[in-house]
Amino acid sequence: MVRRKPSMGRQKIEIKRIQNEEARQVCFSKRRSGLFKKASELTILCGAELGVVVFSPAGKVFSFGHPTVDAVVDRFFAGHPHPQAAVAAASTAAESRREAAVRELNRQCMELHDLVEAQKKKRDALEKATKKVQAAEPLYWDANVESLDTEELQEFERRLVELRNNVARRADQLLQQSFVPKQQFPDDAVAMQGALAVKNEGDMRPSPLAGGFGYGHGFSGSM
Amino acid sequence: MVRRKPSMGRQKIEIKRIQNEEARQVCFSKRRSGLFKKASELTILCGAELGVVVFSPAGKVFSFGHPTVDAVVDRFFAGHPHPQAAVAAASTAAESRREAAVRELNRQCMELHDLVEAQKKKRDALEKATKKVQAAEPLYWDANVESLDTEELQEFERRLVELRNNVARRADQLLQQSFVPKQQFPDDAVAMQGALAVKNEGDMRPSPLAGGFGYGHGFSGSM
DNA sequence: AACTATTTATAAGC
DNA sequence: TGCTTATAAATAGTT
Repeated sequence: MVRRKPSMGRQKIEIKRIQNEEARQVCFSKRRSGLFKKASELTILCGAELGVVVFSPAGKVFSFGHPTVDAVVDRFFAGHPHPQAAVAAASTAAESRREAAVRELNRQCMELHDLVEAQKKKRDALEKATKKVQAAEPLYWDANVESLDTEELQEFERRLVELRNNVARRADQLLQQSFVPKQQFPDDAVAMQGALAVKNEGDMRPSPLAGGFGYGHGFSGSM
Repeated sequence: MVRRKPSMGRQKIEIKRIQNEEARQVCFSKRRSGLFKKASELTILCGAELGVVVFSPAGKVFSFGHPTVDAVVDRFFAGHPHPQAAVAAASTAAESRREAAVRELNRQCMELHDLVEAQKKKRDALEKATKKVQAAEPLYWDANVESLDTEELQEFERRLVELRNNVARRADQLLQQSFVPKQQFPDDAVAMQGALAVKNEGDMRPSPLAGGFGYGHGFSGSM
């Protein structure tokens, strides 16, 4: 009897917003859990300090931090020198941070844009190359010679000569066996040798981190 | 013959501080990258907002946020009274406008990121196709001349001559033009870790971190 | 950094 | 949410 697979297993998914709300919520729950586990392992394995704050699509907060979210965040902002932060009120500091964030976001956008352009260029080149090669293969005889540049033509010619030699050898072979009715062929082959003489000459900011934590860890709160 | 395994593959490890410093650094690098990717996917898949700040064992800061680390942190502290710098929630019209602007910027970044991914995908496909065709090409030139009979060889030769003529013509063409159109394409830019990954590498700062004792790892939150 | 063999994380389905 | 299974992804160890 054929037992059906009890599960189709994990399927590949595209990274884009999950439309089904329930599925989205389930995914969020699983992945948040996985993310926190990874974060935890990173702190333990490498002695890194980190803080993670997540807002679920429903607006609930979850956080994980080592040693503490507060500590990490403080340290983070301490490294973002704000002109007036030292003496200014907290609201001004927050505003300043936001402005810095916007600038950073802008910079990233531009960087991404450049990346897109660069890739587009490379992709086009690749596309062109692919087309050329693909066109050459199937139309072996109608070879797209017109599209070849000097260098490519040279290579093409080199191979052509090689091929011609093979043909000539084969022709000799057949001639010597002399069981071929079409006797005129060999002459053509010989004549070709001259014809093939193609004229073509040339050929975060670094900071010292006190290492070693002696800590115990536990998860608190509901999961 | 049994070819030896070129790798013993991934091994199971215990989650505890890695003693070897270099190995620890390598692990940190890989896992930070993985963590940010997971974080990015969580925001995209589930529309969650999140912020991650990590200090490497060497003291460098890395962060990832959607829409922004600042925004997430501000939102976090808005719900958690912060001792040092209680973020004054100046919910003014101006601020709301600014938030909208950040959202828009962020949206654009995500869009660009998708574009980059899509192009990368297409490029990979092209590269693969090119490789395949190029691998097949040799057969073209190693044409099985030996197996041709007289008649086939004759036809083959006729075409060969034709092709030679084309090559010669093209060669003349190129010679007359006598210029070399060489074009170079930009190298690939560094692959992105996350759409909004912010990397900070600046000055350093003394960190009189008190000896580590009982740090608390904690997950918090409620659904 | 690249590569492979494995371990992990997770999409589906209940 | 928790469990199960098959499969996609992450990554430890090496070169």
